[in-house]
Amino acid sequence: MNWQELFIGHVTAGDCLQLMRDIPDSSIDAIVTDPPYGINYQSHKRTASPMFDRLQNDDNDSRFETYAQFNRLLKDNSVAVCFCSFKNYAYDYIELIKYFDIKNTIIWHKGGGGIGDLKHSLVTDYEMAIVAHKGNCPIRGKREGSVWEVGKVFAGDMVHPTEKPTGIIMRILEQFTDRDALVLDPYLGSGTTAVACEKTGRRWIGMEIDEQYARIAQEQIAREVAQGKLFV
Amino acid sequence: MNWQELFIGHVTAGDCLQLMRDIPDSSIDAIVTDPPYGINYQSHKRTASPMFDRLQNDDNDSRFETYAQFNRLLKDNSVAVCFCSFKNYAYDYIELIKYFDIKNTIIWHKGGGGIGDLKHSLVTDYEMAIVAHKGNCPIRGKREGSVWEVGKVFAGDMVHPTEKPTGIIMRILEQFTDRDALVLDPYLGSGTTAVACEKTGRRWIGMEIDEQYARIAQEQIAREVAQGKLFV
DNA sequence: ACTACGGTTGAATCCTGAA
DNA sequence: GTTCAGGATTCAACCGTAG
Repeated sequence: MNWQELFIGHVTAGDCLQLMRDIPDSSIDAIVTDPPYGINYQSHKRTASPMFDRLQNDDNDSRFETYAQFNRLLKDNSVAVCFCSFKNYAYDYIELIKYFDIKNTIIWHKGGGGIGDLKHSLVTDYEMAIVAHKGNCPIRGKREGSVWEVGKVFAGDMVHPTEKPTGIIMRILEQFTDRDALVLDPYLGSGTTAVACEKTGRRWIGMEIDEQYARIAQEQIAREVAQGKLFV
Repeated sequence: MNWQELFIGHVTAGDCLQLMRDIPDSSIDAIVTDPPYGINYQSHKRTASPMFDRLQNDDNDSRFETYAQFNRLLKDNSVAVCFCSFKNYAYDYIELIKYFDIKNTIIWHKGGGGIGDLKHSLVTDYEMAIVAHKGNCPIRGKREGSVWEVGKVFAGDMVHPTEKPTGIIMRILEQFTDRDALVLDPYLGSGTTAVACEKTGRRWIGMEIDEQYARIAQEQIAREVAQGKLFV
């Protein structure tokens, strides 16, 4: 079985750093991912029984090792888009700039209230996404601004503690990839990147270290595919 | 003449790194500044006769040396707010985090078009402002988000190539300082910080290495003070 | 009060040629 | 080889005016 049959269109449970070894050089059209931020995040901290456990590999900076692989996997003139917070941005930027040309940082203005230090800090109601170019990846849509207003996923609908809305991933895919492009997300989580690929006609490879989330991702994708087929 | 008589309410022309030596420890309530980004920026490059010359000290990273002094000058429980671009942010953050607790990064969404790499990059229509705390500086206004929509200064009204709107500086002052606070801007430029202080009842110290801009700043402040008095 | 239209501009980047 | 300076590029958002 070759790597394409093995990976494309499947959620593979496992450590992405190991799995990526089985993908040859210059074979991926884009990487879109939301790695663990290395902050050992515990969602719903105030709640007696938090809805989600802590994330695997969120207590270290192992994402930097994978960034070093991104350059090898990507084709020329393509991008890696990596989400991060304003507290991580500096470290992710300095790691990515070793291998890539960073042409933009998208500000995802998600709005809504916010927790944190109520007396001494403003609400951090945005996240950032570094657009790291290998070569010169052209934008496909019209040239737009870098501050994107997209509402966050309603907490009651969340199946993953750091879930991104499908819409913002679709917008990234439509700006930086063509139809049928092969998109990798090594930190798939609940499968948003794969769902966004299905919705926009891209092929995808998903990796997720947590078997429980890998299963949830598969369910989410299956649901999307089923829904999609209803309308064919 | 003591340092207060020397500096407060005056624009001092000179190198801030030298001038700051004459200000004692823990005597400043806030620093709000927009340092040269180290990019040797030339505004209106397409124009036959650009309106502004290049900025002094914009061809190096001397701002980092001044950041090291900020901690000494600030009182406990106060902030330094430093503007930067998404390309500088990582380096400014890593410098400031040595001395400060960074609790927020404000996104100034300024809107407008944008030049640059039209085919491969989105429009960068925002700048960032790092809010670096010495201790715990309380917010004074209501707790708001971090993405601030403020229009930029109309090009025809600009007296400095990287001029910030007075409104955004006022908003920073009102969030992080009390009335009568003493505010330092070591890179005063055309005097926006001082004007914002006058408008909001803060005392100020302004330093500017370029004598021409120091003079322009004085004019801008004088105009504001005169206008203010008309309405008393 | 609104919309429509024309003119202006941008903390840029690419490319080329000179030094 | 490398660095630096100057010219060309290009479009969405904004302002000001007119209707």
